[in-house]
Amino acid sequence: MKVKIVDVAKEANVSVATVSRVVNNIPLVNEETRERVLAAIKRTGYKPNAIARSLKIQRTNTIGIMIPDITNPYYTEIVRGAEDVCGIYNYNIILTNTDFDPEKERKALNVLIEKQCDGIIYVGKDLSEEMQKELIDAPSEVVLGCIPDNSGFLSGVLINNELAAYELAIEILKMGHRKFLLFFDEVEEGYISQERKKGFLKAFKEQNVEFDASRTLYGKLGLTGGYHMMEQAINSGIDFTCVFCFNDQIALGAIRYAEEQGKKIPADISICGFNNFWIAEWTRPQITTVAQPMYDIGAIATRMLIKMCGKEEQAVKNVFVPHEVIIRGSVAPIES
Amino acid sequence: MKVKIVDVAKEANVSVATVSRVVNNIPLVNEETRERVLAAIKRTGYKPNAIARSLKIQRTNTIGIMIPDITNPYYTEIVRGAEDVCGIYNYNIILTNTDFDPEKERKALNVLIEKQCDGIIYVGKDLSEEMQKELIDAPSEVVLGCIPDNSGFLSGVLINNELAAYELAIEILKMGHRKFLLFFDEVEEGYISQERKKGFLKAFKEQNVEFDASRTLYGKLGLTGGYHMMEQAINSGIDFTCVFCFNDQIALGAIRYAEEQGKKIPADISICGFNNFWIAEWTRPQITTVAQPMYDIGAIATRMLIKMCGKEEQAVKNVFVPHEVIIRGSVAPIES
DNA sequence: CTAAAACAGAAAATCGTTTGCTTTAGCATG
DNA sequence: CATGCTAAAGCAAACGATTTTCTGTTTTAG
Repeated sequence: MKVKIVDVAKEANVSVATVSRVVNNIPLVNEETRERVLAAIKRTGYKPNAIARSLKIQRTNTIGIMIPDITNPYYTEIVRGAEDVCGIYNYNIILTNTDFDPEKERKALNVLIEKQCDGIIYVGKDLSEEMQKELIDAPSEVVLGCIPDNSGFLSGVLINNELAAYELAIEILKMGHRKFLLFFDEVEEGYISQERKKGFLKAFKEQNVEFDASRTLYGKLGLTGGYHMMEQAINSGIDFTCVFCFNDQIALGAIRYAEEQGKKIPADISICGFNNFWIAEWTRPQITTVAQPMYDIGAIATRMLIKMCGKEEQAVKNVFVPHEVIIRGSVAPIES
Repeated sequence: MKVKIVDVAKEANVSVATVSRVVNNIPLVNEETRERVLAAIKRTGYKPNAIARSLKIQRTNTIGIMIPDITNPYYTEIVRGAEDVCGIYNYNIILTNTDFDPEKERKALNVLIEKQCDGIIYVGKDLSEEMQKELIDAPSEVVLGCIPDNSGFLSGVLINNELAAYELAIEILKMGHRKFLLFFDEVEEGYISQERKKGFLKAFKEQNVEFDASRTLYGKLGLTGGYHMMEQAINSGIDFTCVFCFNDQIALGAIRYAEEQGKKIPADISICGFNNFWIAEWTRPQITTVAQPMYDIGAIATRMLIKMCGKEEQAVKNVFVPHEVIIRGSVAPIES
């Protein structure tokens, strides 16, 4: 049988209250008694039951993370950041994968609420209206990762995607490129896609670069997606010297197909990724990209969340973390 | 205020017992009453408190995963496999990163036990005696990932590392290579390292290949580790035509350094990895490696665990899952 | 030397469920 | 008519902690 607090109390000849005080380091207990209790705990091998404790104190020291897919290195980093901060404050993480599936999201949120998570981190590329409503109504504190709150009721931690895309484009334009393609996420209307596109278009407009809808290709995220988009691009016969990809995996897939077709990267085609997934500097060519501090996003979101779970009311707000444009070998200036 | 079961009971004019029965789909309740209760639940927005429920029924439907580092794609896959199976059986996952640190491991295990996880999956490259003892004594069910149980009290899901290494070596030997180097994990005495080394040595011995201790280099896992080990190897002036790396990241780092020194891979040096991390087929050259079904290891371990949490006593045992040697461009036959 | 303060520890209520045991009521049976 | 049976629903005792309140014992001050 599992040993519980009364067993320890009997063993030490004190009441359960006293044992509880010792366990929770509350003063008001005689040193000699404390010793006796500690000895009894050691002897019996008592481990407090966190479930019972949580029921009583109405706190679980658990935060739930809703993330599209832990398998995506981009999201993995966020989780690691969150977990590390949790470790510091004695919290734990319940992980759920949502695969961008609204049904899975609803279910996951429900479970996290029922399991009484003190806080919830929602990570995604977008936030549907229904989900937003559910998150606002949730009894737990909520922080969004990678997307902003626009309701005034939640908080978000993210980079400025529009600015990041703009700055990347400007760098590339400086190199003389004028004919661009965008390899984007299937989910066109997603928040992140929209922002990035705005940034690219702003830069194009400023530099009088022609760009129309036919120059954006949509496909699956991931290497295969990038591979196929490049296939489509080359086969379509459209003229381009540089491609902006939604992420580094797509860029890598695109590079692969282009090279298979005998194109030289970056001599014939320049390619940019996004996110600075760690592999980006170990490929050949290395990938030009925009670094997002994923680890920090997870860490900061968690820190905010834990603070919100504490006493004081915390102001809700969007926190923008810095990005960084990283020029590497996958782009080259246009010879003129 | 959060709505609880008594509120629903009042709203529906029934006892809490009846509400509980409706919520848990227990028959014995009149259809008309059930309707009324369901309506009351909807009206009040009642969500059962899983913590209270767990305390009462002594089950949390939660399993804990202890994993070295979620950031390592190898381990990530395991978690995803576990999470997917959990979804099917209405379980959730508490994730902990242990970084191969015994202290973190102890702490994590303790928390998982205190939070009353029904089961625990321990993933690592090795199992210290103390940890083994703690796991055996744990009140939760335990399954090991990637390492076997040798106590008879636990279960494990893993590949046969010795055989895998042996088969890989045999393939390479067939190509005429005779001068090998091993790039291994710093933690020499780890179970997995030992097994793999046994496999390689067995193959070498069978084919009368000379091999001594000086031909194994130890370094950090990861790309940088591989990079430095290759640096060391080349600078040492030792003669070799093929390197077996402990994992694909090391192989990738090694390739990078070799190429920077003007070596052609695989023409000058053949390099093998291990694990078939997904990037392995997207690099140039693609990496010869041994595929471990990481996702399946997580999924199978979880399935076993959940079964063990059920009624019947489950036999403990080690389950060996199939591996696959994958020959790719990073190795080439020796010209003779 | 006594009253009051300070302190240790015990008792008991509570957190939100589940569930074994009753109760109730309607109906059939001997 | 008393009894038994069954279905439906309620009562109340857990589950294992925390914490408020209360009690009894020492100090301490006047």
